[in-house]
Amino acid sequence: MAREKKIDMVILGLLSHEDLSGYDIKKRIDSMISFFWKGSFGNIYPALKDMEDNGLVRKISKSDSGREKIIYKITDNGYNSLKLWLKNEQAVNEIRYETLLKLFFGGVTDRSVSITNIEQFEKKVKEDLKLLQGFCDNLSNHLDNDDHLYYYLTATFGVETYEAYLKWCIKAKKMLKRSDLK
Amino acid sequence: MAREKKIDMVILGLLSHEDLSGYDIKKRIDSMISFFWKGSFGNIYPALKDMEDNGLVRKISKSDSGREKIIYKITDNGYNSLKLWLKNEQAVNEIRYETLLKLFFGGVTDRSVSITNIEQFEKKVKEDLKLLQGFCDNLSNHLDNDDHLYYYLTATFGVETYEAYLKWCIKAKKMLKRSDLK
DNA sequence: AAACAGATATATCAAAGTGATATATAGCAG
DNA sequence: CTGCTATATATCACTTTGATATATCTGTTT
Repeated sequence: MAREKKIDMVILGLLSHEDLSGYDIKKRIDSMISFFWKGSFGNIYPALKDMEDNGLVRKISKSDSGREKIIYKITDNGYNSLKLWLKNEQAVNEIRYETLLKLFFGGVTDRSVSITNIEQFEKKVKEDLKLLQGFCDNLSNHLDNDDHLYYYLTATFGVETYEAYLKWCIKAKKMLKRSDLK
Repeated sequence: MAREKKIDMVILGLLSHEDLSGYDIKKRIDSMISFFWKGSFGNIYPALKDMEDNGLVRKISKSDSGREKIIYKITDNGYNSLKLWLKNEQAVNEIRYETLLKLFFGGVTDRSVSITNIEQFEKKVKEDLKLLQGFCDNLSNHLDNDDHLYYYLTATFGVETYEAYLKWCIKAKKMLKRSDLK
């Protein structure tokens, strides 16, 4: 995870659409991109400070109410930095599936344990698929808007891979239940 | 990433099959499970030390040659710890796809940039799919062996999701090239 | 109007994982 | 005998995670 601080690009990307506070950024990440990227207060707030020091974002004091709230705006430098990252063709894509890890070592215990783990995975995937399906349905009527198009493309990625997961779950459970492989 | 040290379970899982050194463990991870889980010397070696202190593994001095090499063996405690983790139904499954992140923010530049990024992704997926397909072909003749069965199941997961990725790539590129959505 | 719950908001920290680098030896090819 | 690659362990700075601390604002109940 070391070397390139990706959270910076997430923040700049979100700020390229609208001015936001750290808390707002966390909410956007959770609701829109969490199925393929995560963020936490622990890296968002420090990143905002660093980027302010480096001139990629700037504070716009918005203390309308007495309530503490720091809104950030992207600068031209920040915008250039974002575009540079987008044009760089290298990209790190990785999955980290504990369910597969458990399955890989499934020989250590009974097959029933692996089957239960797959069923648990299947349940979660079905729930998430329903959510993503909902996003797609809503977005598909507004694809003339470019932002909606890009959102839609990432959501369909989720839908298609989750559907593939469910097909695999059925096959995998079937194989584990076959007595001739016991 | 804090809280539950998953690398411990990876190591115990591998040691449940055979005695290994830290270096061996790294090689096994890279060649067999790297498409859904990673490991590095930076966490393998410290984990082995910690687990030795906690009695989950033990050193078996194997200085056959003058060459320094520390081979570890799993203990009964380690075995129990592994089985406990397998039976725990909670599992963290997450993807982290920089390509999707770039696509999500694609509106910031030209569509050609997003298309290039998808093509780059597609190329990598095709290469990896070929490797996984090879594993599956080799393993499918030995499914009577339980260890091969579990290996096969994880490999087919990879094959099926990668195939879904490729289908999505074609669709996504097509949508980005449609002039009426421009 | 007091009490409470829950959402908003920033900040910080220990722990886990990454990727690079340092160091040294073994084996093999030219 | 020189250089290259693989083996082998170790360490470090940096990024991310997940939890916790602290405080305020808002709406609801009593």
